[in-house]
Amino acid sequence: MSTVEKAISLLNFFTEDTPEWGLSELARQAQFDKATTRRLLVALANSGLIEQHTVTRRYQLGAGLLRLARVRESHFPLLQVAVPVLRDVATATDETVHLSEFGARGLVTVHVEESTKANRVSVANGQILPLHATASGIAFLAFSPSQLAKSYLRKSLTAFTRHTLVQPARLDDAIKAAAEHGYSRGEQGYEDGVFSIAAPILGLDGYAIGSIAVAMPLSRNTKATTERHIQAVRGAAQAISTRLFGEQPTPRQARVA
Amino acid sequence: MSTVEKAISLLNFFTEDTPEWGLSELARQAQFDKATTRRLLVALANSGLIEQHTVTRRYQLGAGLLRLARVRESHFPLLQVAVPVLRDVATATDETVHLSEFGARGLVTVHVEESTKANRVSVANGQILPLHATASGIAFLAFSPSQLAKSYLRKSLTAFTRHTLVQPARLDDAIKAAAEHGYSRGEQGYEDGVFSIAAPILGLDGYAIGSIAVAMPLSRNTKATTERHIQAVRGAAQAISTRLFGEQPTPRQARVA
DNA sequence: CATCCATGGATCATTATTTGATCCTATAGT
DNA sequence: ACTATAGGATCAAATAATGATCCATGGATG
Repeated sequence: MSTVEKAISLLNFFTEDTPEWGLSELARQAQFDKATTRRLLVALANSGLIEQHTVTRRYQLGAGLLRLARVRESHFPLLQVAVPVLRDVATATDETVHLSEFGARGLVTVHVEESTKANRVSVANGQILPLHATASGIAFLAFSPSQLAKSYLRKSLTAFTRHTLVQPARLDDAIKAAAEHGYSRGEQGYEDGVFSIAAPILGLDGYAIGSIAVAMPLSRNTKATTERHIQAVRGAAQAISTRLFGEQPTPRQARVA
Repeated sequence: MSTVEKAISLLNFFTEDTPEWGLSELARQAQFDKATTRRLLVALANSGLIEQHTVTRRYQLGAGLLRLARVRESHFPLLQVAVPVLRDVATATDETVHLSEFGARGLVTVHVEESTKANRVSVANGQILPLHATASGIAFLAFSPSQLAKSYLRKSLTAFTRHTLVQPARLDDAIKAAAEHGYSRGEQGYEDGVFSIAAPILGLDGYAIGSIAVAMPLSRNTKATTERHIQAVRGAAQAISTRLFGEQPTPRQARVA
C-alpha cells in the first residue's frame, strides 16, 4: 500500500455515521501509527480534502471534495456511463439490450445495442415504453414512489397484445414480484413474440431512474437463457448505479395495494 | 510538498473544461516526472479517486469522490457552516449579525448573533423578513432568478415605516445597486432607527439561497463603520459559500426592469 | 486537589518508499 | 520506413515516510 493509498484510505473512514474523527481514534481504527496518521491527515488537510475543527481538533471531510465531485458528475451523464455496460451485456447475451430513462415524456428508450443474430428484437431509440406493458416499465414501477405506481394502477391500461396485463390485480402482482426479486420479466405484453428481462437503475434515493432490459424472441427463450439474462441485467443495473453515484443505492420498493 | 499532496494536486487539474488527461500531458502540466505522475495516478486509481478509460488510457476523476462529497454535504448544513462565520463578524463589528435562509415561508432568520452593546438591534430568530423592506431581502432579490424579483416588484409593497420602499421604481433601483455592488443597505425600511448592510449567500447555481446582515442603530452609523460592515458582510457571505460548496459560485444577478 | 490517563502534537534516527533517467513497445503522422 | 509521441516498466540513488519516544494539555477519578 503506497503512502498515497494510505492517506486516501483514511478518507473512507468518514461516513454519514461517523463524519468526524479524533486523531488517536482514527489511527487505532486504521491501524496506522499515530504520528503517521497525523502526517497523512495534515497532508490531506493541506489539500482541502480534510478539515480540522479548530476547537475540537477533530477531523472532517473537506470542502475540496465538493468541487471534484461536481466535475466528475458533470462529466458522467447516464448515457456515457451506461453504454459500455450495455455493450458488455449485449456481447454476453448476444441479444438486444436497451436502456430507458424516465423523464417528462415517460419512460424513454435512450440507447439500444442490437443483437447480431438475424432473428432479433428491434427496439427504436426514443421510443416511449408503456409502464404496464413492458418489462422495463414494470421494473421501473416496482422501484418508484408508491404514489406513482398506485396512480398508474388506476389508469386505464391499454392492451397492446392479448397478453398485456390490463387487470390491475395482475399488474399489481407483477410489480410485487419485481420489487421482491429485483428484476421483472415481460412476455409479449407489448409486442407478440418478444420476451424480456429488465432491472431498474436506481438513483441515490433508492428509486428507479430508468431501466435496462434484454429482449429476445420468445422462441429462443429457455430456462438457462432466462437465468443468464437475469444475472446480466441485474449486474449491469447495479454497475451503472455504482458508477454514477460511487456506491450502490439502497432500493426503495413501491408499496402497491 | 509531500507525496500525498502531490497526488492530490493532480486531482485539481481535472476541471469541467479539462475532465480528462493523458499521462504525458498531465505530467507536463503538473511538472512532475512522467514515471512519478503515473505512480501517483495508479495510487489514486486504486483508491477510486481516479479512473482510467480502458480504451483511450486517459484518466478521469473517479466515482469514489461522489460518496465522500455526499458525506461532507450531509454533515454540513448551512447553519453549521455559517454560525462560526457570523460569530466572527459579530466580534469584528460588535453589532447584531443575522443570517436568513430563503424557503417555503419566505426569507426566514435562522440565526442571530447579538451585539454586546446596550443600545443594539434585536432580531428574533424565525422572523420572516419582507424582501422589499430589508437589506437582507434586497440582497436576496438582487441575486434571484429574474422572474422572482420581477414578480415581487409587481406585488403590493407593504409600508412598514415612512422609509419603506413602496414605489416599484425605487425598489428597482435598490435591487440594481445591490446587484452591481454585491451588497445592499437598508435604512429604516422595516423598523425605525435601524441601519443595516447585507450580502447574499450564493448557491452553486449563482443564485442567492439566503443572506447575512449586520444591523446597527442608525445613530451609530458613520461612513467608516458602513465601509467596515460592507467588507465584513461580503467576506462572510463568500466564506460561507466557499465552505458550503468548495468554491465561490459565479453570481447571477437578477435582471429587473 | 493531586493523580492518572488519554488526547493532540513534535522530534529525529532509522527505514522503506519514492524518484527519475533510461529503456521498451505501440501507434499515428509524414 | 522513419520519426515523434504516447503509455508503461525498471532499478539504483535520493529522499521522504516511519514510529518509538517525548511533551503539554485537559478531563476524569479517587
